[in-house]
Amino acid sequence: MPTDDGSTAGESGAHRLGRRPSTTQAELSHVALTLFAERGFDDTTVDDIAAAAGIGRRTFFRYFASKNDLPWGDFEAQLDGMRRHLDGLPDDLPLMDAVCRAVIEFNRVPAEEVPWHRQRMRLLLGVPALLAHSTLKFQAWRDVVAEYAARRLGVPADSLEPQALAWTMLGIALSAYEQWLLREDADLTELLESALRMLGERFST
Amino acid sequence: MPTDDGSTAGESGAHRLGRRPSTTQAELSHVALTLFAERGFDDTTVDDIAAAAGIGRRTFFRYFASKNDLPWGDFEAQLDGMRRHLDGLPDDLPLMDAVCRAVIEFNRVPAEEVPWHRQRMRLLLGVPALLAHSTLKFQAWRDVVAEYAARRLGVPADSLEPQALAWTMLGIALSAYEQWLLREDADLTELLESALRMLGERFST
DNA sequence: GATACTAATGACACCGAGTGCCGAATGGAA
DNA sequence: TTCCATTCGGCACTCGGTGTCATTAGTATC
Repeated sequence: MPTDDGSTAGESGAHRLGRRPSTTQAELSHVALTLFAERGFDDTTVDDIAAAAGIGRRTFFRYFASKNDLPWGDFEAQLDGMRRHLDGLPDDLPLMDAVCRAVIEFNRVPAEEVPWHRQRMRLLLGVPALLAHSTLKFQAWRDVVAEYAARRLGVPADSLEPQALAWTMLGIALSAYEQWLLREDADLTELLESALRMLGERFST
Repeated sequence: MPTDDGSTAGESGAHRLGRRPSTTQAELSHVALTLFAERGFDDTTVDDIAAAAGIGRRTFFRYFASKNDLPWGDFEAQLDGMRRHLDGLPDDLPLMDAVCRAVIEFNRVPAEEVPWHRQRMRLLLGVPALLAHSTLKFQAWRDVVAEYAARRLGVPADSLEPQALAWTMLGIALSAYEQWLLREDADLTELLESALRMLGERFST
């Protein structure tokens, strides 16, 4: 799950009224990630981050709803991308194939961003507080998958089949991520593909 | 996931030395669940709970590591039960069958406890803070499944196959729980069975 | 019964996350 | 320059959680 980061900056001149923001989500996220790498997540306070970014503590909470949201960047934008990707797939592609393909695409990261992504995911899956918080993000991700599956199956999005499918895909993706983090030279896409293949084989008996 | 509750009380005379505890986990859990039902989780403070239970706030945190742990009761004991159940299964039972059976058994609740269990699960899956915290409990649950699968497959417990399997089983179980909570007359065991069946069918193509 | 030992209690002080409130700062537009 | 919109940031507060320590309530021993 590439969590955005770069380039939601305050460019694109749309500024008509009022004082202009003194920083950006991406900037804050970057400052924080650096501090986390140095001192660890738990030993970095929001005050530290705000100070390092040169803003007030109160202002920090206007850019991020919580300290836990810092590593996620603009996850909503990512989800929108995945939604669009799914909707663009042909309807004659089997459901499972479509979903698998979307999962793989969603988790494709440009080579130059791999180290950053690694660090972010190591944080997200390694720090208990962040792992817990991730659940809420994953829920939104699951909803995207479930809604697509529901449409394809012609059933409500909250019914068993799409929900179970979404959960399963999440599980597969996270297993692959865990493997990825274990070895520095591992390739995420390959791991995802092999995990998806495995699931099919194991269940087909 | 029946989360224990009843009967770890201070009975079973094993009391040799020192002042005796003034309450029990189960008692506190019960008091808290009642308050949650009345005012909601977020509007019930730890002070409220401690006061209602007639203990000090500091003492509360000696019975539960956090407010979030309240609905879980003694989950570790449950996990031990599941571990034992798995280890008791014959090795010639196919892996998937064994795991499925364990999941179903683990989530079997006596009829008289169903209403309590419903309330607890509604809380756990419905309150964001609790859902997030649940991740950490689920992780322990997944480890139990993964360790069994790893033993059966003769691979390390942190390798892809057992981990993906464990994630998948968790997903299936939680999907079933969500369905269960949607309809008052639903039967949890039936839902689990049908969800597991569905997964097999969908992936076998 | 007095004493020693053990374990649980609860008061106090403290930290960090998160929020409501409000005046001050900063920009564009009239 | 004035008006208005928007962001900023200080302050005070709530709540969850922790470390410390004296106190209390038990049991065992003499």
